[in-house]
Amino acid sequence: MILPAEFYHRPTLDVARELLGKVLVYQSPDGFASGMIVEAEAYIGEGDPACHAAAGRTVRNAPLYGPPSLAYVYLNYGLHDMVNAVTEAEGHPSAVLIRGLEPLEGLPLMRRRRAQAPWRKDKTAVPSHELCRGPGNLTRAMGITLADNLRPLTREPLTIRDEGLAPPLVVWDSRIGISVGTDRLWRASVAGHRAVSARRGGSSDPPVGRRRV
DNA sequence: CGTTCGATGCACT
DNA sequence: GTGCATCGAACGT
Repeated sequence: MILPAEFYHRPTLDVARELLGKVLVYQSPDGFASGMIVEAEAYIGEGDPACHAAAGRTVRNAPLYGPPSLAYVYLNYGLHDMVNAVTEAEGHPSAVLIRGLEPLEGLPLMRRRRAQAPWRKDKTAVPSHELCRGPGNLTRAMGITLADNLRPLTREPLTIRDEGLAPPLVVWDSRIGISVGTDRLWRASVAGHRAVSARRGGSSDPPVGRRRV
């Protein structure tokens, strides 16, 4: 079942947590791909210094002020398209950034798209758990671009679905790649999952229990 | 293992 | 002109 708009019309932290284990699906012109969300960050309102809306409404961040369930896609560092799900009531600028997926369908297509990245010099095959690890990597693998900005996530071709997967064990940490608002633990991820970027807790993996919710 | 640093486009001041 | 919600190559240890 496709998540309805009401799913996004809630506190952003609740949406971020519950998006873990849901499935991002994109039927693009060149093929079908999907993956389970394993990492997501909340950006909440003009009072959140790391939110794009921190300095008020602009042309670029206008989607954040729109109705919940819209996709907000923007270009970062001139290279990477990032995809967010707009949350909360219209006029309350907030969203959840999708940062990691476990690939489910369309892996050959994902591999092809990743290999096409002009800056990728290493032509060896990308391991499946790295195809959609990191926000820039997952949009590249899924084929999501700026052209998908403002698409409703409640309709084809770009949707997020509840496929009945078990709710995962969630850990909360500081958001990544920002210099302000790092005190807020607004990054939710599936404990110990390989497709989660910058996993905490040293070198290896055992799902060391951090901060449960 | 670790860290540094260049690439690259555009909204915003 | 500045500064990014990044990535991965290159180099040091």
